[in-house]
Amino acid sequence: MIDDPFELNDEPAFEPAPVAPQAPPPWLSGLNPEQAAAVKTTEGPLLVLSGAGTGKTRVLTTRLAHILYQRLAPPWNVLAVTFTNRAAKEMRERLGAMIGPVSEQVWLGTFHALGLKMLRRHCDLVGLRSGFSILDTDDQNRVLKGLMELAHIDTKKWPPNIVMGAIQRWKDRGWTPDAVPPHEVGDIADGKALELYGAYQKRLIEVNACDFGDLLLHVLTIFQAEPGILAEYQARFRYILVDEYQDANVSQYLWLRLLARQHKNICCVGDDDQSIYSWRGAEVGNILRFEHDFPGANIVRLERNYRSTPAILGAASGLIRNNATRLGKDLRAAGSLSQETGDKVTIHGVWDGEAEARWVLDTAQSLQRNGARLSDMAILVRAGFQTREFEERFITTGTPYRMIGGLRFYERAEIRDAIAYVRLLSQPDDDLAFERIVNLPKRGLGDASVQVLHLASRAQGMSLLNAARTVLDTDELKPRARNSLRTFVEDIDRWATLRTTMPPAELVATVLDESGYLAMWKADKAPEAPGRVENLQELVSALEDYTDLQEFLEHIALVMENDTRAGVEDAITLMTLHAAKGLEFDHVFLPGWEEQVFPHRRALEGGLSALEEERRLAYVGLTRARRRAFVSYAGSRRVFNQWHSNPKSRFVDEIPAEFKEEDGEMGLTAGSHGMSESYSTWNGGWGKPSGKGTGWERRKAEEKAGQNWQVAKREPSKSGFARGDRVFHQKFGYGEVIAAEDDKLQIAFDKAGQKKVMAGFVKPADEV
DNA sequence: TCAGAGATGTTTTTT
DNA sequence: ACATCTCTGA
Repeated sequence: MIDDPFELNDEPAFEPAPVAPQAPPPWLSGLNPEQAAAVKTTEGPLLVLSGAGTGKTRVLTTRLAHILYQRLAPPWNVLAVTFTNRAAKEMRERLGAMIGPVSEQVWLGTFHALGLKMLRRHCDLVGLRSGFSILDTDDQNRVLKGLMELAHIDTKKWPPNIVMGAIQRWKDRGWTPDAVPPHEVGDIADGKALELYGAYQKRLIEVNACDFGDLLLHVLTIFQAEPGILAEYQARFRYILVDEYQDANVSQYLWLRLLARQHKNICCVGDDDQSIYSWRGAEVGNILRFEHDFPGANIVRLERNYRSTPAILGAASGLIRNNATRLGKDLRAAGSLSQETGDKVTIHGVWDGEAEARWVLDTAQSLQRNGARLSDMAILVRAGFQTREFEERFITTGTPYRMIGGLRFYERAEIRDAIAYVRLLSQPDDDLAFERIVNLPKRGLGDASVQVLHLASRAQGMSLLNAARTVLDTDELKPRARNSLRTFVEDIDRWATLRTTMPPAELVATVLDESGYLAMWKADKAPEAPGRVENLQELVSALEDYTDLQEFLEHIALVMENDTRAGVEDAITLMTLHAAKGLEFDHVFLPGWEEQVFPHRRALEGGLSALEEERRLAYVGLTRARRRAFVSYAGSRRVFNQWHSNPKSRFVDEIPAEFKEEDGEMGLTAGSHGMSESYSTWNGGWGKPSGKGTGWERRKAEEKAGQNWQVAKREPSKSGFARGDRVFHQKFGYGEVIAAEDDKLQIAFDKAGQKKVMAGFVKPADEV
């Protein structure tokens, strides 16, 4: 980083503040009194409780500008921390627009990016060498799995990702392996999780890598061990700003507290009602405890909402009022939309997920006919799997859309392979990269050969690549494998030399070509192979923007940008509720408001606090809407090829009646005769797996067997079928009716599993 | 060593 | 339904 003030011996001269002008500074105009207070209270700790749509970002950027304009500190003595890259980028842009290029000098970024910036500077203190890799989830699990196998821990019984989750949570709490309290260890991995954590950390150092949690944890370790370094940062950061404080985990909190200790000018902005990341270690407690943690703190509440209509706000407020643990805060409509109540939240029931997608798109089109643009609309789903039906609908109707989230470009196998090549070039110790590509494309270096290298590597305490060099001088490998390995090592060395002279894009293109990796995919006849070749080409063109390979590697590790066709002019947005935080749209669709989907099944198992977090998520969803919100729920839904019938979400009922209108369809209207009730009791809520179910379906079925099988008693419906009837379907074969509503039947087919079909498609089995 | 078949687990949310 | 992992025989 060339612009890093830390690297400069002489920081630019800094002019002290001029005599304060008489008139209020122009950048404060247009702020309401609370916002102005939040901007002007620069000294001492300050907590800004800012509800949805109350101008939080504006306050943050104005506050930054205020500090800089008033010459309270030079930009390089100001730290601004965000949670997401998007927020960091937005703040950077808005700040740049206000104060110009000097904004570049502010320490502004995500916790992880800033942690990395610090860690890069002092990495030797924790045993890392410069250019260390940052592992993604997949790498992490691989490392851990290897260690578990070494320790003879059953990876079937204890899946590495579960164990990794435990380790991650420890890291989130700021615990290094020697700091984990014994009573926190539990029985994960047969009680060996802590040992694994230690081994994992050791292994990461060996391969010169760290994971996301380490970006902060290592810095904390350094601060602890080196008071001089800590003091340097403490002196540096005269003003600290923190966005989305409710999302900070303990290690982030500790990091902030240490940095703020000297000047104590820390301003945290957050909203306890929008805390939706506790599963990732975020501690709402941080925000609730602020006054205690930072004595003498001021608190400012922003409750004037400039975003939404009173109806939307009424719906959202009514909903969130059902949460017991909150600071309590009521949004008032204050913006241009506050004059009229606005349209009520539409609640709409549909038959299944497909019908839901159809209804949403139809509604979107009619809004469009009334002058709305697609780019003013968003569909916000609870979980990734819900996007599928919408995407299909987008494609069949030719509706332009952009999706945020889902599969990330840099997580695709071919991209990770290509990156592994690059990583190995810039970092010969990266055993993970070595292992990944040593036999890719096939070089006749299979498990047996790699095993030999591992032994040599362990025996001599060196990386796999270096161990390979020594093995080449022995006869441990058969000539065939040895020659192949020699070629590979020589290739790596040659490319590593090119690295210093060749631009990154050209280098990667060369490596992919000469290694035969690209050719491997070109020769592959699998239907997805051409797409992979395309992705690799895209990778090379993405590299054109970089002159420094290391910078590129960091970029893709930290900035997992994930916005398909961001440039599309007028497109509807599809994303998860989590991804939507901080955004706003005129019209918001909120599909899948069914029990088990939203609130999510896992949350329902997780007790009250998990349920409240789901409710906050619903609150976030509703408050994204400026003008209209459309909530929908489906009578049945297919998840993993398995039909489920769930009652509509409790959150629907929690929206006050005066702010919603339910337009039912097919007898699904709430409170009307029967349908939703009968749904809730079908199979106790979850479909019965038929035949050979897989995974949790099977387990779920076993759990449920014999209990909870209250099935609605039904008279034969008007179709003439009733529960228990044997039927025959042209395509699915024989089956048994599980439930019937008018002419819609839920049938467990002997072979084809559980499906819902219209009565017209089946005959009584005895008539066939 | 490897290709293909079969079994298995996955899906909440993200830096 | 999907992708990935594991096993098997050539």
